[in-house]
Amino acid sequence: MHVLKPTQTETTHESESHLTMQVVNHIRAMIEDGTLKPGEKIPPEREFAQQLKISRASLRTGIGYMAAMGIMKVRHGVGTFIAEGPPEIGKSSLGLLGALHGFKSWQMFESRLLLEGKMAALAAERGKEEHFTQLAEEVAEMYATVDDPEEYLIHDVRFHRTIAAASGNPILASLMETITSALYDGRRKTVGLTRSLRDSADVHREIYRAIRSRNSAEAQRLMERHIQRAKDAQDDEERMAARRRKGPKIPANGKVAV
Amino acid sequence: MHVLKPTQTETTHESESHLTMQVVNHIRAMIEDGTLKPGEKIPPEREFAQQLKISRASLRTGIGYMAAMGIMKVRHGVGTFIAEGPPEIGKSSLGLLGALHGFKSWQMFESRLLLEGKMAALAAERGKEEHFTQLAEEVAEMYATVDDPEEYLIHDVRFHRTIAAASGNPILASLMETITSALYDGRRKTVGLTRSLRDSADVHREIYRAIRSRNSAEAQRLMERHIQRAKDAQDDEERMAARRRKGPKIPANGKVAV
DNA sequence: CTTTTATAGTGGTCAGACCACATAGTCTGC
DNA sequence: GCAGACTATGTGGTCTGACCACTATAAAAG
Repeated sequence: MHVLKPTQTETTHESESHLTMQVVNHIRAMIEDGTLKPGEKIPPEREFAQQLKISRASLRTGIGYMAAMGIMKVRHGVGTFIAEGPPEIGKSSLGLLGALHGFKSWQMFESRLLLEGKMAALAAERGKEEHFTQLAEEVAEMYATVDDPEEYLIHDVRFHRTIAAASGNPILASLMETITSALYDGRRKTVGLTRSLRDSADVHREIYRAIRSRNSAEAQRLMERHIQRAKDAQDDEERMAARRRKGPKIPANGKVAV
Repeated sequence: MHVLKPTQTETTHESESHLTMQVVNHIRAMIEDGTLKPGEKIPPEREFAQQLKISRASLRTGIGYMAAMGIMKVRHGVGTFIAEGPPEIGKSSLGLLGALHGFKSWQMFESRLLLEGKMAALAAERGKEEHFTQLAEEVAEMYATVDDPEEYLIHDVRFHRTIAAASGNPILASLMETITSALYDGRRKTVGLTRSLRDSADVHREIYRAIRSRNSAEAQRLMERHIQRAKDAQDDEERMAARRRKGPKIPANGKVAV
């Protein structure tokens, strides 16, 4: 007997109780009709709960749901706000999923390579003056901070974000943001090697020039090479770190039997 | 004390109160050390809360957080489980973000084009016998159900998922899953046009053959063309729908002044 | 004018009760 | 005996109302 009946494509709609969704939809509606805009504060929980005619606890469930997805930001003692800035699909989402499905470092780089490469190409095709200006500025800042890894990193990140913005596809930008934020979790700032910062700045400058001259193929090529090198650098670092811990080492995330 | 110190790159770590994170980390640890595996059930809330020595409410906050990210699935009256199956970054995450940043349909297709194209190529390079078998099976099922759009869709989705699995990069697979699930929200099954199902099956068969023969370039080309056509089909449908609603129509998601 | 100290506003946590849903076992009527 | 209705139990969902903790600002002290 063919039980199942796999009719619905497991739309995974289930869960997420009624009230939670009510809150989500309500806020979503407020955003869509302009009542609420990014960066703005929503009413205090006690008050908002009364408006929606639900308990504060249920309201908080809904808020927590949206906060988990990065749609809202909650600040203890201050208030709850609609998120702004580069959309990030879900902070540690990937990190957690990684624990579940055994994501590997090389897979993250492969994904970044694909996404950022394409975005660099798109930026070359669609970028506007303002984006070019911003990129040039960040490159300048990078050269100016080659001796301060901490500061350098900030501009590095901003450079990549600007390209993402210039690509004209916020979805790709979100996906990238999700992946890169997950990378930080693993090993914060691998930038330590001050030696290479100068080279790094050079590479970014080249990428900028390719985009600026609307040479999309070249922009993509350079970006891919850049990320590939970043991967190699990290691999080296890990290999060295592993060596320091003498003897046969268990792979950081391996599945060596139980 | 010199306050500020913009040291950290706005790691956006803030929020997510202490206890919530405690729950998340605890469960994460249980997953990583194998105490908990995908598909398994976690202890009842009342009991689990006692173990962690926190209130049930706080535990629920943590669970809600992970449920929002798709890490866990809560089933009323049954229990809470670790998610299994194709990892999805965050169900409606994209949909919500879309409302915030004005995602457009063409951007989703552009993203899919990139991701699925690449995965098709990777599948051709890395796919294993089992994947090929699965793909062949789904293609056969598609031909067998050209008269049943509902059923056809199921195999269509499975075909694409299998390619994602064969690509050997679960991260890319997750990203794709996230986007496609968001697409459904907009307009469920655009497959209505039974006419084209036969053609569609042909295309999938071609893609399968390219992958099977490990011709990655061809696989990517065909996949990209396939998705491009899907986009065109949807555009047509929308254009027609718009025409039915006579006269000048406001863009579905436009930002026509307030 | 600066520093310290209240105070009010807001989110975070708690406790315990009760509601709603899903499942499995039991009872009933045939 | 057996299908169907019923009941018991386990589990998540929601509510209430109190109290704790963090922030920012205003008032008071120096």
